[in-house]
Amino acid sequence: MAKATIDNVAALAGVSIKTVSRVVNKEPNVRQATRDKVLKAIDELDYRPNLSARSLAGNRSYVIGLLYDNPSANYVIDVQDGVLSTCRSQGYDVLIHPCNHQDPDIGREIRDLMRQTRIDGVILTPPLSDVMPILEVLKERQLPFVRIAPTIDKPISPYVETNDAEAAYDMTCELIALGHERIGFVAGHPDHRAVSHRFEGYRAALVENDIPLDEALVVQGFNSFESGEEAADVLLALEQAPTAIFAANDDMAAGVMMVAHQKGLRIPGDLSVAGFDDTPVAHQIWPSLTTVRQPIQAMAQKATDLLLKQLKGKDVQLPASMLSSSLIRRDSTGKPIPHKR
Amino acid sequence: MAKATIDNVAALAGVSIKTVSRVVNKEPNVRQATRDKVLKAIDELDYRPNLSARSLAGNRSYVIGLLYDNPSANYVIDVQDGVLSTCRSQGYDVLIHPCNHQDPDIGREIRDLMRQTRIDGVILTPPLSDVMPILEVLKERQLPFVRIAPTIDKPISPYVETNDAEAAYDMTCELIALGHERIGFVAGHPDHRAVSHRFEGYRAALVENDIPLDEALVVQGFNSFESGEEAADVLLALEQAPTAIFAANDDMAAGVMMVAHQKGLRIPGDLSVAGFDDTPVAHQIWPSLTTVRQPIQAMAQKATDLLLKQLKGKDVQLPASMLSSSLIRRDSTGKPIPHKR
DNA sequence: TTGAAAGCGCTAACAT
DNA sequence: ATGTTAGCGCTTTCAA
Repeated sequence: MAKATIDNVAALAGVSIKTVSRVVNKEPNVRQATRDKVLKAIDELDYRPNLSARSLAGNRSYVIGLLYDNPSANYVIDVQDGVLSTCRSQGYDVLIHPCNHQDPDIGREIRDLMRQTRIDGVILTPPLSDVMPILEVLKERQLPFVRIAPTIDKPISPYVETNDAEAAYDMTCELIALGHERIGFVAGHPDHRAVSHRFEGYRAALVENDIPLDEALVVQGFNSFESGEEAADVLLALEQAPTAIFAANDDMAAGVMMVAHQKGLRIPGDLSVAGFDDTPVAHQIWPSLTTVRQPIQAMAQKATDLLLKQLKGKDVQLPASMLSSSLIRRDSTGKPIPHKR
Repeated sequence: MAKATIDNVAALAGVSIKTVSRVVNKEPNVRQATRDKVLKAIDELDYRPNLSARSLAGNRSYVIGLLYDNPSANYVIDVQDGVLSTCRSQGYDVLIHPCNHQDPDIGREIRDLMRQTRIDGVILTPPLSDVMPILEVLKERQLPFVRIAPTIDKPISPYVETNDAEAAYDMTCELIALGHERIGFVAGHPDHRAVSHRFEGYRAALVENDIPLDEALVVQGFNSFESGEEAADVLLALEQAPTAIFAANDDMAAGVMMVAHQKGLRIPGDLSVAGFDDTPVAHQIWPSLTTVRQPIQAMAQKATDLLLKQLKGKDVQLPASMLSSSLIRRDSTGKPIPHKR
């Protein structure tokens, strides 16, 4: 009943512990008959390898680190779930490490983390995918890592990304097709480059449709609900206020809607609002928010997959992987209603 | 530059490895002078103990497990942050393990987890705090654990809780004081006993104020936004519809508000709405939601503290710890406006 | 294809 | 107050 060790298994199967080790680690060069004997013994004893012993002897931990600094709980949970699901199926554990990307000591913090825990690899989520001190430590220690939605130095590691700019382009075109010409844009936090790059899609759509880019219609946001409110205050106070506002994420879009409600504007009649991410808040606010759904969990799984492949020594030939976002039409967008006047 | 081991430190300090071990583990019986020498050597070599070796030799992992099955990303993240902050300061790591409390195999799953990872202890969050198969496995293996907001078998482990019923009582009294007499209640998921017990506070407040409990005004919800919508559909279709609805959590309250908006009701004029938890959605919806704030992160910290104390052999004399919730007044509640008719 | 033996870096008795 | 000596359970040369 007590925990069985590799020795017990070896004894029961009548082989050496090395052979058991080979079977457990799915190494080649074991006769099928032998393998079966060992498997049977393992099953009988309900044997599980001791991870500590394995780590100590093998000089790796079977643990990967997941680093993040993201205020969106929903985003983080989705990433965690994606990473965990892939790790579980391959016998790895995950060490989560929230941190502050603006901390000047972030490099040392990550270095300490690596030495303390001997993690085998790292997954970086935005905005950490673009934080130089972290990238430097990782390179210096030659620790395998994969980045989610990086925007800089892409060749230094495998990564996964989505077609953010393209989706933003589609959303903007959608608004234009509905009849909007003055479309406000609330840009994402400049440190979150992937988010801030959504602006490119917005711009491209305007150009494509021969609508001049009015700088007054573009306001800097910081990914928070409050920054969305502030941006809306500015945009809706404009002499020629926009008939639609596209925010680079859902939280900011929710902030925009809050201000619109307070000003007594009808959505989407007086103002159409669109977001990005499709977080739960998108369908919990009224009217429900037209937005772009990102395959967050799938990205995390893909990233983990790339990392584990690397750890197993397989050459990751395809360093990049692109997953597609999709537009979700809900109730916050519609044709503009001309002001009666 | 390569990683230093305990032997290197011992050699440099001119002591035995056992002494180094004593210093590192803050054990007594080391002369101050010796301790200083060792500390200096550790610093010089930038030594960090190898966790795998330590676990193997010491038969513990310095890792605790955090088990949860909660659809609210915000709740989970808050708990994680609380647990992590306490663990970090005491040299422990956290292994997160989301799972499904309705899985009939949950017991085996947890048992496997424990044998694989040799975690030293476990923190259980609702509704897992009340899942018998998990409690049984934990007891059987004598693994120390702490529960957050349990409702059954409280003496079997240390735990932390909040004054949920009391807060629900206060909220109900608040609504009554505003002039509401027909107050609908959307009850929490029966498996989440702590949530479902909020009903007791609602009932007590009615009794206290001589308002008869109308069963038609109490609808079973399941903690989700959608179940809040369904409950609102039922309540607002009543011949004598309520003038206020108190939902046992914010998501359900958001669902209630969505339905109210769709029916053209003014909030709070035609209908006051109150929630519970103060998740981010509470201030992202319009009008912002009156609710009860729970000290989730503080509870998680406290729970972790109790667990680590246990692991260190200190007798946890106070097996229970109560933290207080507080009422947050926002814009979704107000005096009922009599129907013009 | 299989096995024997030597550690991995630490903690835990048991000295001294 | 400090040191000696075994392991913890596994992976890894290197042989056979």
